[in-house]
Amino acid sequence: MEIENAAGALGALAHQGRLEIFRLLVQAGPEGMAAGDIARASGMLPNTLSTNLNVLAAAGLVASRRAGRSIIYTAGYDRMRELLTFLMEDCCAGRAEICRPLVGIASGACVAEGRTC
Amino acid sequence: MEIENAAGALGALAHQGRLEIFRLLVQAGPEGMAAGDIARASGMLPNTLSTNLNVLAAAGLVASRRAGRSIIYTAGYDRMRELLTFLMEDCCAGRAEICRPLVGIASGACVAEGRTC
DNA sequence: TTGACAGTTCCATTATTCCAGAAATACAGA
DNA sequence: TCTGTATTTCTGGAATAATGGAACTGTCAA
Repeated sequence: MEIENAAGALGALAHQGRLEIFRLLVQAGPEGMAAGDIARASGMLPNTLSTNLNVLAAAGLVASRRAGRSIIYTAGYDRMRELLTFLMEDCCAGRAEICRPLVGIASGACVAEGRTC
Repeated sequence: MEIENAAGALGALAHQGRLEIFRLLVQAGPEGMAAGDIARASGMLPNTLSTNLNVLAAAGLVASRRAGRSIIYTAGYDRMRELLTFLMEDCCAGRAEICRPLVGIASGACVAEGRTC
């Protein structure tokens, strides 16, 4: 990932509303969430929500598909992984002591969910 | 970490120049880097650099100390770890399949550097 | 084909951020 | 104390982003 893309993706997430949307979608999993449900869950106006979803989509952080009258949004897991990889690469480039605890975080988070990564 | 703080930290990093500064500092390690050296390395004007360092400092992503005429900046490793934890917590909350590869990334990055995390 | 529903796009207003010039502050050495 | 170096603060203009109202498109069901 190039630095421009990383800055763009970070910018898309650097907004309380969009970060909330993204979290909802990540938690919703691959089956995703209809725009209307996101609007209800987040309390956003439909047009504001749509604009914010477009920003996230432009950064590759969400994808959409139509299902009847609804449009279903899903989190862009690959892009998220790329972004975290980019940040972690930085993180490890100089010293190991900041990287090591991150492995623990990742493992711990999954263990806490009753899963073994 | 609260969502406001996370959005703030992401916003601080969501700028090509600031992301570059942050990478430089992470790579510089705990001994840090003088503002003048950062300016030379990044090609920024001193006043622009100072403004950007202030933004990063306000987000807790860098810290500073004076050394003679110079001011030495260091990366805020703890804050970075908090931010990544916040993103990863989201990441694992719903499904494990996005979290699992991240562990590999973190381990792989360190292994690539000749370290074992 | 008409009506209702789900989302999006367009637009104008307001707020925020970015940038660089100029001046100010802090320190070290003579 | 005076001078030069290092860095920050102040400032205003330009660019960019956020917001919400209104109109538009696409889909379903009768």
